[in-house]
Amino acid sequence: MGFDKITRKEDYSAWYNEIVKNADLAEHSAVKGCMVIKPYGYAIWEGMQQKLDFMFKETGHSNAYFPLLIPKSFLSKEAAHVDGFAKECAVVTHYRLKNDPNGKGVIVDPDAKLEEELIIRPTSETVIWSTYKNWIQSYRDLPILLNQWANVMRWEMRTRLFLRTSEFLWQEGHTAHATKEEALAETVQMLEVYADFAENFLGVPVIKGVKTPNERFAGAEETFCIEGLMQDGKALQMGTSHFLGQNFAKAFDVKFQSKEGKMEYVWASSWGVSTRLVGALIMAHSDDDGLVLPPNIAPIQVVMVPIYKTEEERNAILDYFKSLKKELSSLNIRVKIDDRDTHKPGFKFAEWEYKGVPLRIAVGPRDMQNQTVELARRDTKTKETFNQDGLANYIHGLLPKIQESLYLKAKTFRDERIIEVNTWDEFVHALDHTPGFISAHWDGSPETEQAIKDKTKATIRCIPLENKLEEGKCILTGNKSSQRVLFARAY
RNA sequence: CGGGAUGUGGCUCAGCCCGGUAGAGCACUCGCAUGGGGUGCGAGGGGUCGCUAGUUCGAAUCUAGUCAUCCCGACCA
Repeated sequence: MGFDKITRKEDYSAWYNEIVKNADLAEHSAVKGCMVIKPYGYAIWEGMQQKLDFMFKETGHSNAYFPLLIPKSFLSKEAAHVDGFAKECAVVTHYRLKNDPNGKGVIVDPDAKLEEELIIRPTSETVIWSTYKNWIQSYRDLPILLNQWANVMRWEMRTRLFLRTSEFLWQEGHTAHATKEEALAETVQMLEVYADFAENFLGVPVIKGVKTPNERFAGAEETFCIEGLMQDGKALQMGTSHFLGQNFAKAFDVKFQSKEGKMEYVWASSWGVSTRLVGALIMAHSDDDGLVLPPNIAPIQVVMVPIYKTEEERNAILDYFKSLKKELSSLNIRVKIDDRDTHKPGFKFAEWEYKGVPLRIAVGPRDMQNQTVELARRDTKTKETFNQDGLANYIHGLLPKIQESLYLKAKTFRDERIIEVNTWDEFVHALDHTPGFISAHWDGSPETEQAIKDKTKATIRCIPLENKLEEGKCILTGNKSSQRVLFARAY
């Protein structure tokens, strides 16, 4: 390696880009707006998938798969949905190429034009509800609780690795219910799953809330979200859960016969999180020395680096590492022995540190003599010498402490950046001087929300659930308000 | 689509103003030493200078066009 590090203070967004690139998480692809997720970055996503998939199954969901291509006509069936997505859809118009008669290369065969053009899914509500129509006749067919792991495409103007790419990976849950109450309960349940996942697995504190109509998902009655705060004070939407009402059931004519024999439209929810969470993870914990990964999500939790001169020393240390690895693996700890002979220890230290591995064990001849190891923590950058005896158990206990400590650090930062303001001047001042969530009164009108956005680039991230009611005056218009909402500049 | 900038080995860039046939650092390969925080020394491999046309004896360098990328604005998980 040997690259210059950019600090967060110097240039936050350059710092982020460097981490993504230098920690081998992802890179730009030949196609603008798309990314190649490299093995180490993909391992992080796999860790997220594994945990979430487990949580979805626990709450009664099954996985299924619906196609990438959607007939164009499907999109237009739900009016708000088209409005939201039409501008960013990639469209398939032909199904064949042929050799260019005028020279080299291939051209689109004009004779192979599709009768109905297909769009590449920006989300799957429409295909799924066109399918659910065939699956649902009776209340006995409900509920349907499905999830799919998929890629989607939204043609973005400006992209950033993980945070916003044209193609991204995600999961989308789509459920169908007999009653409004049940669909709403499902929507809230999945929001809770996401919040639990973000806080306890990724170590990122989130605020659960409801979106304003302006920020609502196209086609939803209500959009719930979890919002995280990054170290630069910008908010990041980390997951959404939508109560879709009967909108898609009506658009695709999905009815069921109730116990009472009446025909009723089906109630729906949908919910998703994406590879954007990898970006959130990076921005929430990492420091000027590179990536910092909470143990729960770290692909490698403990890395072992041998220090040696002779072949004998090397073999002896690696033998010890192998036995320690066995012990740690039996405690479900993910371990890597860095036995590369092509790199020096100092290089390896720097590399694994940059890649955010929570714990590093270094052992040299002196340690072997003393039956000790050098144990280094990535999060605090502290080192201690520890006896080989009892080491595995110590690490087993230490990893959760690191997880907790990272969460608390992020939470302390986040809590300090929730700032209550009562006037427009305070609002503007806070945005520029202590960026974060700004808790302020808003008169509830979309026009005011838009005006604030136009003036400051700050948007209403959410109306927190369990928000206390409080009389006040809108910071912009002075009109009456019944509660505070959270504003922030956002990714 | 408007405003600004840039295209030169894998990467970061110098050279361009003042045309003379391409250079540095990092990375890579080999050798020797080194090995408890990004190792040192030596030797080597690798480039149609974004593309096209023009000016010229001669173009990375000048001119025109074209393509692409990046940054700033309007849209967004």
